[in-house]
Amino acid sequence: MAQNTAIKVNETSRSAVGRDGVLDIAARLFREQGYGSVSLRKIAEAAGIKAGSIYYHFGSKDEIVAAVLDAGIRVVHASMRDAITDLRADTDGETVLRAAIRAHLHALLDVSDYTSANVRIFGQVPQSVRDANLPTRRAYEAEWDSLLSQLKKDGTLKQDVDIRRLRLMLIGTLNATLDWFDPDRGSADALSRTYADVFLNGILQRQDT
Amino acid sequence: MAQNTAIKVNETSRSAVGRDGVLDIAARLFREQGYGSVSLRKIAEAAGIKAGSIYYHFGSKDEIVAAVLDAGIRVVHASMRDAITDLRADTDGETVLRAAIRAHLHALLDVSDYTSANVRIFGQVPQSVRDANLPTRRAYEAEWDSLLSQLKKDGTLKQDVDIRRLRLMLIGTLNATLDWFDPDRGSADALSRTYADVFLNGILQRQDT
DNA sequence: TTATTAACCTAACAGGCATTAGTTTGGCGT
DNA sequence: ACGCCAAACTAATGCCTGTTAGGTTAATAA
Repeated sequence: MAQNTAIKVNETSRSAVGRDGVLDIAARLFREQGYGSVSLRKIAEAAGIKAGSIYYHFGSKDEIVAAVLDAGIRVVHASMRDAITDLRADTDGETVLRAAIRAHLHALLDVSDYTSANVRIFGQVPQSVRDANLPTRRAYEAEWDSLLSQLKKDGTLKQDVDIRRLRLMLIGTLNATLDWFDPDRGSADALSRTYADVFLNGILQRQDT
Repeated sequence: MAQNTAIKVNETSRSAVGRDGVLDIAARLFREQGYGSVSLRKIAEAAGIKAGSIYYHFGSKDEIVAAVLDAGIRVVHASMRDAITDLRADTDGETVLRAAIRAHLHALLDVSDYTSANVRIFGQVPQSVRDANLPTRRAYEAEWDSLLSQLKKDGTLKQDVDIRRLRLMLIGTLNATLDWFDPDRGSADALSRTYADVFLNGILQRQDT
């Protein structure tokens, strides 16, 4: 997200944070502290500018948080889609699903303040901001539903699973990780393997074989 | 939580909401709107009193939210413990785990504004309030760890599961339900069965048998 | 050199916030 | 009938919030 806009960006004054810089900092603060306790003055201070200056880049606080939310979904969507698109066409269903889970968790825990901020504050922002984020969300959800439907059709998944419910459960589980994950206690990658193991095979000791 | 305190409660003026009434209303508003957008004035208005009057019952806003958080855990803890205690001593492990999952989801979705408020706002409240809630939380977590450890010992669960990680995953998944659950689309009870099915057996089509 | 402009600053605004102190009400036990 | 006291009210405090209008800087383009 720190990438330049299409137009050339002028390295003006000594330290110009610019729109993207403000957005980066806002995303980080939202992830760390939640929505309610992050004021424009806090964002400005962290960016090294004054609160009023933010209005040069954004029309309102809602516009900032909406931009953060949207970028958050777009990042994790791209991460997940790339992960499953990069696989060979004949990859087995289980491997594809594992890759999707790993990609989501990777974006959430390792890569993006935007994605983690989205998960963290979505339930705290004004209704209008939530609504504005819905189309982007639905596109990501559709990507999952498409994947899960295919896995069901090709016999990877049980035939009695409810796609929507499974997707809600799956993403809900992955996102909930944000509340307790500590990178010092284990990698997101190892965690994603545990998640996949549980979802695919369950935790019950099996007496077959 | 609307129960009277040990001491006799005097039905004083025409409509005395009292401490418990204020707390009930606060819990409901916190569940519905989150922490940040619920002011003392909103709570007071919903209770039919003025904002300042709340200070007769509570010393601060933090004290209110702390009381809500604590009650939330105590309710779900009691629900879960009762559910597994009521079972016969020779009940098989799978059934016990299913009962625990059902009880947690029942408290969260069907019964208690306090429990749902806790899950919803815990990540939004001041650090000091979170800390005050930790002991109660740890007690509930210990109950789960105890149950899961026993199920692992008696061979119900796979021997390579990490208890702590499984508990975090399990409770995280159940709590995440709060973000999307719609009672019009299905009961919490049916949902708990789906959850248990997935966690116990996984979603993979099996080619054994 | 001059004009332009992106990026910032200053200073103030009205409104909402939690909190406080002092006052009033009205039912209960005596 | 009297006094007590739980449970409310009124009115004000200072602080923080998002937001606005108008002024400043400094680098670039002509």
